[in-house]
Amino acid sequence: MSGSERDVEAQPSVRMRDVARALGVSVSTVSRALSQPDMVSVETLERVGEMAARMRYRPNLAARDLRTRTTRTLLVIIPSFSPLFLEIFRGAEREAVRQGYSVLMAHSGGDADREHVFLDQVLSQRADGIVLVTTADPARLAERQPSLPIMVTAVDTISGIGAPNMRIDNVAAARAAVEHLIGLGHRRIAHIGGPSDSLMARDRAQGFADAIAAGGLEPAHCPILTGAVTLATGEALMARLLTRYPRPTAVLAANDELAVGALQAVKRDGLRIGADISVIGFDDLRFGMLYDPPVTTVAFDKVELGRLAMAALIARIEGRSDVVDATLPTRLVVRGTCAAPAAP
Amino acid sequence: MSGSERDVEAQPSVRMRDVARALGVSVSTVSRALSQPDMVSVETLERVGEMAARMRYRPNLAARDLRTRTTRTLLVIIPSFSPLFLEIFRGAEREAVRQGYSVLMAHSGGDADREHVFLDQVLSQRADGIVLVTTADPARLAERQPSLPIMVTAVDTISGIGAPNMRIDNVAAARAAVEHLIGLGHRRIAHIGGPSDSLMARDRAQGFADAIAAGGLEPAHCPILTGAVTLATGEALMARLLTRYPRPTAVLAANDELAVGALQAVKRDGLRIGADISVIGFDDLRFGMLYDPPVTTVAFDKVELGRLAMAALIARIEGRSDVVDATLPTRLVVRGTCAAPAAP
DNA sequence: ATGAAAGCGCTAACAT
DNA sequence: ATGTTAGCGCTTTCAT
Repeated sequence: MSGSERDVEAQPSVRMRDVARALGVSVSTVSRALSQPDMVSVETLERVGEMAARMRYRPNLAARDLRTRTTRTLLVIIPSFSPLFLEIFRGAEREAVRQGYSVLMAHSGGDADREHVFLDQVLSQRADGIVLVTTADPARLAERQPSLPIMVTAVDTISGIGAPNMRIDNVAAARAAVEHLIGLGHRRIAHIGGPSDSLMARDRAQGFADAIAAGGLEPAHCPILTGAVTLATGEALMARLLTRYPRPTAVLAANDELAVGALQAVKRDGLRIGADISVIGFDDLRFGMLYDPPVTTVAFDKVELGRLAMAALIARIEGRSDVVDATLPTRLVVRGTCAAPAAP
Repeated sequence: MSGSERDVEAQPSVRMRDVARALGVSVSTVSRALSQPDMVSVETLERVGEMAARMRYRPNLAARDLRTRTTRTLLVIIPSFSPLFLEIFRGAEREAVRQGYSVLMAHSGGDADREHVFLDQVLSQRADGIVLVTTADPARLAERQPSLPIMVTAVDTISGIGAPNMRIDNVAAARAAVEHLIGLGHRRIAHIGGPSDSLMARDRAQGFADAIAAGGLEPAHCPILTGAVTLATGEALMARLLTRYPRPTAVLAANDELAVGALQAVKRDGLRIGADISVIGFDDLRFGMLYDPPVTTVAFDKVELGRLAMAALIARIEGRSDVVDATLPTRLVVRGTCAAPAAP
């Protein structure tokens, strides 16, 4: 009880052997009764079940996993607790449970090292596969090439590793959002983007730039600012935009969190949302919907994205038909933060 | 490749034995080099390290776990993805990583069965211990008594199982919040509470009732309504309160989500927040702070709560001094949703 | 400092 | 339908 070493109050831990002895049968009989019920007589089945319950027997999964080389446990790695990723997780989890797998979530915090620690958990047979929602470092992942776990990626794709990917078309979605603003009459539209090491952020910025070019807007009036995906960043970057002359009349934010931050800056400056500055966000997060006014945003079925990713993972694990990539549709949800620009 | 059975493209999977052979040493030497570096010669240490890396050797953790009866992995079970629980998880995770453990999150969805599935993961040696953040069914948990995993509870306590508990004093915190309202001059104060099968919700309701009694307010004018902890519930219950005569002038909500829902109902009815209806929430969630006006709320250090729980868990696992319960302080954060009631 | 051998608790041939 | 046996890949005595 003194040292700092492992010294748990040794639970005697009932083993299969103990149950077998108590019943006067062999371990294999118990094993079969427990996992292949139709291979034993009804009577033994019943006796074993009863005794196992009475003795509070719990299988040692480490032993079973070692023997069967399978865990029926899957990992979902998310980079942060953003509602976007949590919704995706929810979909993935539901599908896995439906198919009889356990799911555990790991949180990389965007740290490549920690991400790899979790990948190793699969290679080390603690789990059967991984749904990787966005990666901290695609290049490093591709380098690991020969020793990658069974994996499906969601949101960001990783080229060259042959992992199925479930995504939305961020470029097209961003373009459509900007086109909506142009349609309203905006000519000076800025982009508040996520960090440039994020593929998703880069794609959204790309779509923004495409639409600006296609619409023939003056690029000098349509700046792209980037930063971390936080409220504070959205607010700071918008504050910077508001000092420009001529001021942009609309902003596409790379997600709803940045959008809300931006809107806070607009409010703080005493400008009118819509009339003075229009804002569009991304991902349709609930707190954007609750904002006053509710944020216009690019929406898609996040739960379904997770579900598809998990279904693809399980299909791979079970050796079923290789599922190919999927791209889910997006749609612009028009709410209260956009209007035609006031006459210049 | 056809059937639906397990049939993964058999990764040859390098074993320790393979590394040993390649080096012409015994498995024990490799094992020692990898986990007890000071028991082998510097030269062997180096050669083994190199070869293991070159062969991309990954230890089979199922085998190691089986042998050592430990996993260095801990589970945190949360009932939902509410920011409250996610913050607690964040604190727990940080502490575990700091102490060299892996953490995985499991999500019970408030379902007692799923909760027990995860508890069994520990009994089945897939993890070393559990931080249980709130439980779906304390009674059932207590019944499992002799076969419970090493566990620490956060938020809700479970009596009679001897698990350390990290919490806040919900009764006192709720009472203090109501006293604040009474201090502002309110005499008709309602409570929008969480489900009565939640201990946390019951405690908050209790604190509410205590304060009403202590303040000598007319109980008939201070109703307690309860429901699920969702925005929609908050809105619906507030709508109901607004039809009462005489109308309450203030509401204590059991958390910020209910509070925001309630505020939405107030807005929709064209009443003034503060002047007509004051609202206090609980938990200091970010989206309450962002609301317009920002929600007055009961705050506490959620991350620290998680950290403490995890520290206590690890201490138990490592057989160190039994950590006792802890109660963290709360404080009322006064923001924009409270004012003195308009003259009646 | 290293090797040989035993065994963690389970499942899966192989017998009977 | 049940029992016997042989490992899964690792760590850890016990020898040397």
